[in-house]
Amino acid sequence: MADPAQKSSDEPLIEPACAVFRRFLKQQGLKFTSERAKILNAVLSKSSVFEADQLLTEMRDVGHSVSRPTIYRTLKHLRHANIIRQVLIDAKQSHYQLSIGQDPQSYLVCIDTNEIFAVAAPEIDEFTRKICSDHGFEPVSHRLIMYGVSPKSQAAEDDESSGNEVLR
Amino acid sequence: MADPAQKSSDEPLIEPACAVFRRFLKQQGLKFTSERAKILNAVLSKSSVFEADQLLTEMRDVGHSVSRPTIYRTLKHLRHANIIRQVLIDAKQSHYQLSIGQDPQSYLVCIDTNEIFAVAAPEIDEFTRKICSDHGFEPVSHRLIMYGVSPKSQAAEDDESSGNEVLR
DNA sequence: CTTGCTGCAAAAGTTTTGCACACGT
DNA sequence: ACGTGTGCAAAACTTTTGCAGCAAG
Repeated sequence: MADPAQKSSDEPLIEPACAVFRRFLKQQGLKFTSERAKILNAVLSKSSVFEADQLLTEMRDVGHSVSRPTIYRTLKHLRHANIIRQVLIDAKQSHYQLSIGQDPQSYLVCIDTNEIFAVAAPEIDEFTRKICSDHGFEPVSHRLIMYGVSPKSQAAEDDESSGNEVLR
Repeated sequence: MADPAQKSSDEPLIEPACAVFRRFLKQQGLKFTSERAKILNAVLSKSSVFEADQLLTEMRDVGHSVSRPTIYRTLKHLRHANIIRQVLIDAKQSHYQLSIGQDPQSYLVCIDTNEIFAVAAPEIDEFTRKICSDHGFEPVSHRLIMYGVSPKSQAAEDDESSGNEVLR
């Protein structure tokens, strides 16, 4: 967490991310439009994992009108700019996570409620490096997803088993 | 050719898996049909990760005609019977992996070729248990996906960057 | 002014479902 | 015989794409 000037751990570096994105776009010959700015801001406001459609709904609720295609196109650019990453927790649709501030890359998923919690698991890093080198791989990134029963669901365990599809 | 009491480590326990599936189906009031048997056998022949459509194609090539809906319906039952599990490596479609013989639950994905290698990483187990308990979760299962560059791709690194979409 | 961007509508892709008929128990 | 399974066709769903007008550099 070596930041150039100041380290606010609550506000997730809004200015830098915007600068990173603008630099990336310019370098690719792409344009920084108001839609892209609004989507980036919406993304920066997410503290945990989010879905494309969720983003669209929330932006429209706030009065920002963006089309679904533009959301997807911008998410793709944000991925290539290494500002967000895809998470793949659910087979139904993609999830995304901000990756520019901190990058947990580890997730706890409750198999009852489908809630997703990003958690820190720094020890995993060295293990993945070791495994990669054992197999001759050059490590790039990794993702650890753990499925289990959240404390809340353990408490409500005697209720009807909450008709949710169990994902494993 | 399979005698009741013999353990070959190459053949991945065909009889047991079939028995497990039949027991599961009976217990659920479901039926063991020839299609389900054929799909189970096709699944048991897969040594690594596979896709639903791949399974369909391979079965048809061998002369077994099954419909796509039946494949999906049967895969769902196999999941609930804990014979296979979903892997979620690619946003495009689901991947599945046999989980009844051995369960690696760790994967090396080459970001150039998209090849997927299942690898053993037993040390991860105790870490995930620790992380779960740190957060009050009751651990159920987990999955570790590592992205990197395979030895083969590192060798061919100077070629054109193989127009593949990089998944992260 | 040139080039890329947006929104609409529609396409593409995987996965699911309704229904009539067939099969396992 | 009963109830469940199968295949077909079509729906549902997320994500992508073609195109005409619009906006950023």
